[in-house]
Amino acid sequence: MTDRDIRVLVVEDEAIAAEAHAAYLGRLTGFLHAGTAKDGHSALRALASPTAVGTPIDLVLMDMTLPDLHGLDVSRRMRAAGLTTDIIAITAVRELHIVRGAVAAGIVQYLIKPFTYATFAQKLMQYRVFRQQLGSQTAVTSQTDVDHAFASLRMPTELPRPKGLSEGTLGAVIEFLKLQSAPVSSSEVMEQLGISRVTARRYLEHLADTGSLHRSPRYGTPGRPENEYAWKRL
Amino acid sequence: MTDRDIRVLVVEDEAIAAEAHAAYLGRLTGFLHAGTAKDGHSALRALASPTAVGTPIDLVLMDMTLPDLHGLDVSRRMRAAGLTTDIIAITAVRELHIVRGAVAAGIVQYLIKPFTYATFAQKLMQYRVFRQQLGSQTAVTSQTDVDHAFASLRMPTELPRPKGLSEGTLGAVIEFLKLQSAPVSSSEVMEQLGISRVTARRYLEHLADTGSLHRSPRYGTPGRPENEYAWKRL
DNA sequence: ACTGTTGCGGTCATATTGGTCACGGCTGAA
DNA sequence: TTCAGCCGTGACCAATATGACCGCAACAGT
Repeated sequence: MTDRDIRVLVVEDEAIAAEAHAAYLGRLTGFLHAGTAKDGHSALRALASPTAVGTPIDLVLMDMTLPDLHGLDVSRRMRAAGLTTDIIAITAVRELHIVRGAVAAGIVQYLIKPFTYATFAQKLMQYRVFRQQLGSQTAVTSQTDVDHAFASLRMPTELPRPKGLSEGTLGAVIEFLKLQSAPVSSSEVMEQLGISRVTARRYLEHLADTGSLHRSPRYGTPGRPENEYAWKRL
Repeated sequence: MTDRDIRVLVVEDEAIAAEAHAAYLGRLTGFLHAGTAKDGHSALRALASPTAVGTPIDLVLMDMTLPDLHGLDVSRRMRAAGLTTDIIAITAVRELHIVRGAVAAGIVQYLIKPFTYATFAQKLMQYRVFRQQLGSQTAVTSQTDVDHAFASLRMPTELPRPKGLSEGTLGAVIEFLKLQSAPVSSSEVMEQLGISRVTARRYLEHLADTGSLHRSPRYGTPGRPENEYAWKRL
């Protein structure tokens, strides 16, 4: 458990995505792509008879939307069968009860599609640290040990942002936008957050460019049309 | 889910410990002791028929060593029955495979006996924050949201102090911050404590990273925004 | 209907200020 | 004495506000 590669089963019905995940795994040291399952039942079979995919599986990259079973169901059946294999959920579904269910099913990480290689790598590295911390000893000795192991799993990741944008301001803008029911202009963001119009616009444009925001011009008033922005909720 | 008290079922065979847990719960705002189960089967019964203990249970404080079933078995049977109720494990057992099994069973916190009220309160408060973050919206909108929610379960227990930080200075900074009613900038900490701005920042950043401090940029003046820090009171 | 005017927001360059980094010195312990 | 750890210094970097200028649409007057 200490030094051996972590054997990973990819559960994903779309071939392209499955290959992408496998390729990502190949770029990471310490991980071994042990196999791929295209639906829930074959995943369960593969896990039940380890020889089918070579060796015992340590980790499952589980897509939530599968042709036969929901990923959560697969996870629950694994638990019911006594399997304690760790699971990382990979999904485009953002519904709250899915997240809650995933936590209850004992998933260790939750990855939202689409994700970059950097995000993927970060999550898996965190899992590796978690595994090493728990694996370095036969018995945990203190509350602190457990806390540290959990902390390595649950450390928030800072996704890369272009130059000129600070984390604090970006967070403030996002927070503000989420609270708004109607689209807002850069001027409104300016006066509500107490920042300059130029700064507000830089962040709004960035969020719009990265797809988090919906942007449309607002006509009807004299002057150059003003862009209005709305948080894109799924 | 948002404002209602979190209803807690205590699963513990020793009467004294069960009463202690209930008493601890009473001291915490936002939590309601909904009932006590003395063994695994009665716990499962209580969860299956919510009226037995009054109302649907939100959280289970689960002792691992029970007379009839192991706490992990109870958790697994809950999952198998489709229950997504959150579980906090309370145990004196420190064996590694128990911890691993607990993670797989979807427990959200792991408390090692004996523990102080402070530790108990901290874990439950963290759980409450986690619940609020996921409950404040019907759908999570980004990877960051999930990360932050998970991070709430992370321990703000001080990780081993990074190099460059001394015990004495850290204590002084914390002392100073606790006295402040308004947020302070690193410059203010500098002149009040007589240390350099760089040093002040080192400590402030560390405290902010470990979650003890709230950090936000201060706008309105030209130049790069100045960060202001405030002690985060529980 | 066409055209000039007006008003407002987008855009850009620049000044300003605090954050960041690397290095060096000081202090205490082995 | 040496070494590690903590702190200060100064140069550089990054994020912001400001103000001048530009572009576009509405409006009014011809």
